[in-house]
Amino acid sequence: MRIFNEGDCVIVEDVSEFDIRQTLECGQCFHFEKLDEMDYAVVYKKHLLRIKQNGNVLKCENTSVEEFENVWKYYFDLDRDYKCIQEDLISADERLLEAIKENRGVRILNQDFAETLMSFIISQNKQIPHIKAIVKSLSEKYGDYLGSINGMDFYAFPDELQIKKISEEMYRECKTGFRAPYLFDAGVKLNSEDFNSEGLRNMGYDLAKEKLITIKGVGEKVANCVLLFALGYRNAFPVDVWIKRIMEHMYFEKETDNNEIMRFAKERFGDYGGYAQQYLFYYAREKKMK
DNA sequence: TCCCAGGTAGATC
DNA sequence: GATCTACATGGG
Repeated sequence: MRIFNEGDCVIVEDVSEFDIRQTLECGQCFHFEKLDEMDYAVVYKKHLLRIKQNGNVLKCENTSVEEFENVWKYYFDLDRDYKCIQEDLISADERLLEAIKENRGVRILNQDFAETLMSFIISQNKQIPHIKAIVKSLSEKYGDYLGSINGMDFYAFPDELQIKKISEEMYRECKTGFRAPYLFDAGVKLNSEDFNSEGLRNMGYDLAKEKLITIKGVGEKVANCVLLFALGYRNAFPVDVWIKRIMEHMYFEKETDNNEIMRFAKERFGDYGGYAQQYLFYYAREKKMK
């Protein structure tokens, strides 16, 4: 991978196993806009990026070589060897071959903890476009202005201090419905020493999950998404309706309890559970499995 | 009008 | 501890 300036742009050459469309549209994140084919605006913390991809070359605007090295390379998980992960997964179970082949450009993003927690609390009983709309609305109302791309304004998701000022009623005004008290509880906890992301990253999967589940509106599924997408636990295996469908189809051929699916995934995929989950989730959704 | 959506809390057995 | 249902909102 080579990163350098070209006029106002930052060019990244020789990226492999990375597809910006697959990575953003696979359902792991909600804070981006599609501008054109393989052309996106992405928000991470207080950073805003325009990124276009052509083959294994990325053309980035609104950034610098330094910022790309320090922020975006990490966010997009570009330092990890996905070829190796994919080979290991396929040798663990060759039935993953098709799902991986079609979605080999999916990388698991390293997202912001507060935003990921809030986003997945919102996600319950909602479709992805609705989740995106609510994240956008919260950001516009309570987050920092970051700039404009193609005439569209972008805002950061509110940080912990901004979240502290949001009341339950204010969440309700953003159409969060019955999730408003959940978001408020999450906001209070995000501002306590107990829930700093470094601590959660380092205490181990089981303890971190236990802590997350004490937040109202956070159950097994939401906790696993936060562990996987924001806290670096790549063994986490969130089981939602799509994963349930495809796992039942591929491995059980009958109605199966979520706990049993999780046990199976842990045994079969181990530390690579999160990657397997993401390939399977996107695969199931693209195939519109019912 | 009815049904469902990257689920979870609370009630009931 | 396993199962059932209400929950706000928006789109098909």
